[in-house]
Amino acid sequence: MRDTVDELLDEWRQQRPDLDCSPMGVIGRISRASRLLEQGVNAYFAQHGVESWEFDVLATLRRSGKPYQRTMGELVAAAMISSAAATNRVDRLVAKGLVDREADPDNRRRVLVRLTPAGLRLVNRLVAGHVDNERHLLAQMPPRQLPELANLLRALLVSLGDAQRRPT
Amino acid sequence: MRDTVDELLDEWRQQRPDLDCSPMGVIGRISRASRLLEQGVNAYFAQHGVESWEFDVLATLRRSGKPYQRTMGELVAAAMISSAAATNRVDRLVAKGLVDREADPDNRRRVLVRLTPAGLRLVNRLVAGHVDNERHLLAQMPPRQLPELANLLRALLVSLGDAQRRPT
DNA sequence: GAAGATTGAATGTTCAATCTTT
DNA sequence: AAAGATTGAACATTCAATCTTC
Repeated sequence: MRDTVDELLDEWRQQRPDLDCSPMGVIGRISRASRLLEQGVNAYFAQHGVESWEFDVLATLRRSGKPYQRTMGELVAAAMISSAAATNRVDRLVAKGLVDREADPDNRRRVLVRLTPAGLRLVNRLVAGHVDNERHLLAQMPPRQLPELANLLRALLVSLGDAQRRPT
Repeated sequence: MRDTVDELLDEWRQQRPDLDCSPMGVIGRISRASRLLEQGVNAYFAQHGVESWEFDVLATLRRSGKPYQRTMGELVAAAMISSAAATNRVDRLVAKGLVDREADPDNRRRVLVRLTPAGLRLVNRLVAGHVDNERHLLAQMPPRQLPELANLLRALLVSLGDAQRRPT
């Protein structure tokens, strides 16, 4: 079966036979898949009256374990957003009473963000449903292919410099 | 080698061993790869004083072949943006003299957008470099794995409903 | 009345400048 | 002087409402 990107590649082949556009077969598909999946993910959160960026911040804190806190800089890196955007997001979560903000006692330039009990309850209530929703989004793929896809994407991420330091 | 998403999955395994978060191994990686690749793509256009959304519109028109024109609705579908955003983008390209706008004579509700000579020249000047840049972005991957990745992504897109009608 | 594009309001992001702490 | 977070301005996107054409 052909997808939208096959069509796009055909058009380029016809218009510019001199170009090898095969990189678009990977990059274009990743971009498109990302947007489609994002819509599917958003749908779940919308049903529960939450913005997906809100869950994103809460989940980042939640999975760090007790005391459910991270520095601003860690939130920036995890979400791949600007520090300005992170400040804005945390502002609004503080206003909703879902997180706390506090200067890091060890280095007062840093700001620590921590889940409040309400924030912890909310994220605990939503995670399982979120992962299930993601499972549904992928459910039409042959199950064998999912780990293969994950492995290739890991190789791509590493090749792009998204490596993870091993805990020494 | 491990990536950032491996780390994330470990954290969830530790915090919520009851959950099977494997879907994040696919969806999280696609989202992250998309953002990283986007940065790499933007870098090329920034060097040439162009916004990547500008190239995106121009290239969509270019690859449609003579007379290099599409309806507004086609541009919306190709870029996966709202019609409001499309109007805004076309407005600015018209102001720059890179595209023309005209009511479709067959159905005056539709609006046709067409490359101007200047727009055609610009996109012709940029395409090859853009594809080369994409090739560089993927160059650290074992060449064998790129078509495999593209095939799995096609399967995913199709499973998400991004199928392409075959020309009957 | 529905389809297709545009408008204005509301929202969220980045960029550059600023402030505090080291 | 550099690191880290915040602020305000500029800009881009979506949503809902509107206008025109079918």
